[in-house]
Amino acid sequence: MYEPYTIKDIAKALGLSTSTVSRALRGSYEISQETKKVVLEYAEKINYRPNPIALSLKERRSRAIGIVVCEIANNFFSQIINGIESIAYNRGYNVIITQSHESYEREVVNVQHLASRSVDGLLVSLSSETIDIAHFKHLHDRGLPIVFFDRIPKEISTHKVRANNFKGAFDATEHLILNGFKKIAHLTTAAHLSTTLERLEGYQAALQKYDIPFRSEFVENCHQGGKISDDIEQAVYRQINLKDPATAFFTAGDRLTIGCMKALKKFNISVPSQIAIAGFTNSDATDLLNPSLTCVRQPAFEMGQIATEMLIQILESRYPIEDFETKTLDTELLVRDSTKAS
Amino acid sequence: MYEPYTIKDIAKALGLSTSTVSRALRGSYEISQETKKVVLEYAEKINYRPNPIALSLKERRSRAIGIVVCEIANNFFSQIINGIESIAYNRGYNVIITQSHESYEREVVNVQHLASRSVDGLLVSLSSETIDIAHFKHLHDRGLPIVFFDRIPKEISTHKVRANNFKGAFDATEHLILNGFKKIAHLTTAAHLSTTLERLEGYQAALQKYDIPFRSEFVENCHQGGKISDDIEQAVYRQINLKDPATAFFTAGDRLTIGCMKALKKFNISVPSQIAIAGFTNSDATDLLNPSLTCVRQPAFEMGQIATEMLIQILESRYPIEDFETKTLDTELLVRDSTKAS
DNA sequence: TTGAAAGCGCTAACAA
DNA sequence: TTGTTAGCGCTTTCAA
Repeated sequence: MYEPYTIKDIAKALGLSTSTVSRALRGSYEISQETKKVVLEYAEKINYRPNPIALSLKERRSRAIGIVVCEIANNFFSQIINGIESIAYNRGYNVIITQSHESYEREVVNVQHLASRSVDGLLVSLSSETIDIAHFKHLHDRGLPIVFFDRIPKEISTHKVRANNFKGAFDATEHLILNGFKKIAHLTTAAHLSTTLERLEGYQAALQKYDIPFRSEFVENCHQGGKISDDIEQAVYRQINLKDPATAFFTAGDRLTIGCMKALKKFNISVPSQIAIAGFTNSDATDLLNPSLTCVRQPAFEMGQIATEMLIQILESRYPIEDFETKTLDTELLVRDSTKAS
Repeated sequence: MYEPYTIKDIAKALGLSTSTVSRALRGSYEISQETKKVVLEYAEKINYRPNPIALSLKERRSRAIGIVVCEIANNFFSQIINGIESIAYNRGYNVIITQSHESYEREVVNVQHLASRSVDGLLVSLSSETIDIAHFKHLHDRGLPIVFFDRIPKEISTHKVRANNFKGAFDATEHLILNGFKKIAHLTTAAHLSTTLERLEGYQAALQKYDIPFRSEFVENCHQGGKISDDIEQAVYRQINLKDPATAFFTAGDRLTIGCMKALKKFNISVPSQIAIAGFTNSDATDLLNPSLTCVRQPAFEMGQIATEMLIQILESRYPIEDFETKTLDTELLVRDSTKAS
């Protein structure tokens, strides 16, 4: 059984009281230099570490931040987590990562678990199944700081960070249009997500700018965000079998974009000569794909950093924060071969 | 300030003692059905959750498992983490993920932090910089359960899981040889890692089987595991400028494989006509690459699951475990175009 | 069947 | 300058 050293062990070994040891370790003034030195040296010798659990109980905070994302095996989210970690680490916070796997129920369980003071605050991107956000609302109303990123809810007033989904979608769509693709299908995620909505609007705005009528049969919602590759395949299948099918796809998510390319390959549709593709993805190998992929890249790392800074600002603020802000970060359009005019 | 409900709140509200409430919540026998019912109903109503921190302090365990990996923005490791999570979640354990970013120093800090009883056990894959494993040894000797996976140390006797790196490397190399590539360079990670060693041996064994002399100038060690793309580029550059250069590369890691393809593309070397590639990677888009990539795939998800089961077995065993086991999981060779005979 | 009290590791107010 | 004690939330003896 693993038994770490406690302050008591030090006290006993040196014939001091626990409070004296505690003071020495915390560098208090009201203690003799000598005692301090002895304690510190002994603590160093046995490699003493304070028990963070006891500390948390005492301080009523854990210096831990909970993360709720749909999944980490996804470039976008793992880059975000790296951003979160880079800040949290420097500010002395631990990070607990949980995945909802796009399940509402799992999200609720994770959040409940993270709350109950095992974390000081939450960084959240909603699952694609989540419509009711009461589980966040309750905690937030009772004072648990939450910062939302990427898939953000309207109903809770707090700090939020997102990419400029509207502009990202607009740019990609416009790029397709300018390359001669007028019939553009839009593969996207669950309709109620903020990202889905904003990207749809960007897509529609670009169509409108070039007087291209919006066709609702061109919009495919893969509810699991493309986690289930069957969903994507079926969506692609429906699209290529329309009477007047699209000549280009604009895909609105990491998994969707790659999944869509896989499906097209499976159906023996050549890209871009038969169907062009541009899509949101943070994959680091888009230039190695066949064809290389035109994509909208989100500043994921930075998004994680900003969300974390915002959360820590709330956590360490002495006064309740009233003025909340929603930051919007620019995306980048990387033009490659998958959207080449034929 | 976020203040969760405590057992005290319930006791006060119902005019009971905290111990009675505690007993009711824990379903103890020595309590009247009526009191139990009242307490449970009230707890339900206010959505009471026990404070896990206090519980940990009391029970001297946290039901949390610490993970130490080099990075999560890597398909192999994020799949492993998914496997870990899938088991941990069902067994009621939380998971705390930390990244060493291939830095020894960072690994030490993370491990120190995770220890001190904030976790019950550790799941570890070593950083590429780690040679001295005293930080694990100390904790392990004092009784902290640790299970190593992937990059495992020899010096600590505990459960371990790894892929069959020898056979994976052997298969890939043999496949190259059988396709007519006799001059095979080997791009790999830091020389002291177990994975590096085992893969090197597999590579050498395949060469030997076909009477191909081993040439040491064909082995390139990228010490950061290819985290720094310059390292890979330089390695590739050295290789293609050898007097008698290789006609194929066998790459021994997720980042190395993709990085190597990028470097070859940058240097305008066509794959596989000028240089063939086969490598270890768990990327999910290898069939979409240009050319599609012949790769050795590790059962990452399963590796995470097994490591977690092993750890929980230690955690929940009533007796100290003496018989430790090292499980070796088979890899899979996926043959694609990047190794096509010309 | 219930309550009071001790204790998990640590800090801080109070005493000496 | 140091020691004693109470308390953070919870469980668990021991008493009642």
